[in-house]
Amino acid sequence: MARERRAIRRIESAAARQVTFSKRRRGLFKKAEELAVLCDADVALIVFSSTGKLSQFASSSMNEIIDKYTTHSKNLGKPDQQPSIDLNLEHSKYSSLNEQLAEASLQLRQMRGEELEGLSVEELQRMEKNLEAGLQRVLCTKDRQFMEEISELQQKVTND
Amino acid sequence: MARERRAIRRIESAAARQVTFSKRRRGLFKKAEELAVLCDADVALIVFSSTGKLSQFASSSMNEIIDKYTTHSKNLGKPDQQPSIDLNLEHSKYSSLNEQLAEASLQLRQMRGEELEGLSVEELQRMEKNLEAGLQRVLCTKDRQFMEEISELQQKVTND
DNA sequence: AACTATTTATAAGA
DNA sequence: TTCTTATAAATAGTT
Repeated sequence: MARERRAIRRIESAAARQVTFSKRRRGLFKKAEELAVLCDADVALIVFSSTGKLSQFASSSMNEIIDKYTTHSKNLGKPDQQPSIDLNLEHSKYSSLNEQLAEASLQLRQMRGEELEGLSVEELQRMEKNLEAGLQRVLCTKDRQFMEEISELQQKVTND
Repeated sequence: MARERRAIRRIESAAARQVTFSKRRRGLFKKAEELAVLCDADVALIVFSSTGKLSQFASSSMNEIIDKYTTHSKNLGKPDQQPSIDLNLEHSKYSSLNEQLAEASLQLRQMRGEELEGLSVEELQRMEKNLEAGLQRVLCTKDRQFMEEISELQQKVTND
């Protein structure tokens, strides 16, 4: 779009990447808002920079849109991805790892009691057993550790 | 941006609105993907058309980004949130993904009561609380689910 | 941050 | 929805 065409792949220079990020993020947010206003659409945009900084836009309330999204996806199983975009997304290289990570984090959230809606009674029972077993082991370890720390302290006192 | 400049306000004609929506949505998704790739950013975009149709784009996984977003926002309000695995895909390098996966699976194993040796009493106590909270939620969900299944069965019996 | 030559997006029309 | 094309807007490289 400018002096020269730029290939769409990761910009190696951190400085250049940061500059482009600023410029394009601005443009993207502007376009998101315009789409929402012009077409009466509900739009949510979340961007984490490579340094972890969050920027967001929501035409209504972010939480509302996320809620609506989650219910929607649940109903349709896997929501349809934007096909034209998925084609040349190079993250397919990482998709397997991404899936594993997503699976792991889902399991973690479920162990914390979140996102349990879809599970059957049997699965929930299994989780219950796992959690109880884990809890027992954590308790044992904690007690042992606690005793150790106590005895270390006592030794110190004795040595003084 | 074309034959004529168009004011950014809601397009009254439903037909024209739909046409503009198609065109601009396409452009927006393209830009979102480009930002993600060029700048190594983690981008999530959710769009509901005025007729309620969902389109989405996520540079990694939508659930992960939403998760990250919620934690991020929660951190501003609630200080003591579960140290939920940092699913930072911003440095989306293979090795970084591997590390995150390793971290996630370590947390999972620890919640199951394995590999607790290195943890302090404080960390163990935190885990204990998390496990108990998770267990409570699983129990509640299980009971609810169980009641539902029972009542479904009863209905079937009644209908026979 | 500002400038500007180019590329890209898109409004209107078909 | 897709294509065409004139024009507006975004932006890459430079200062």
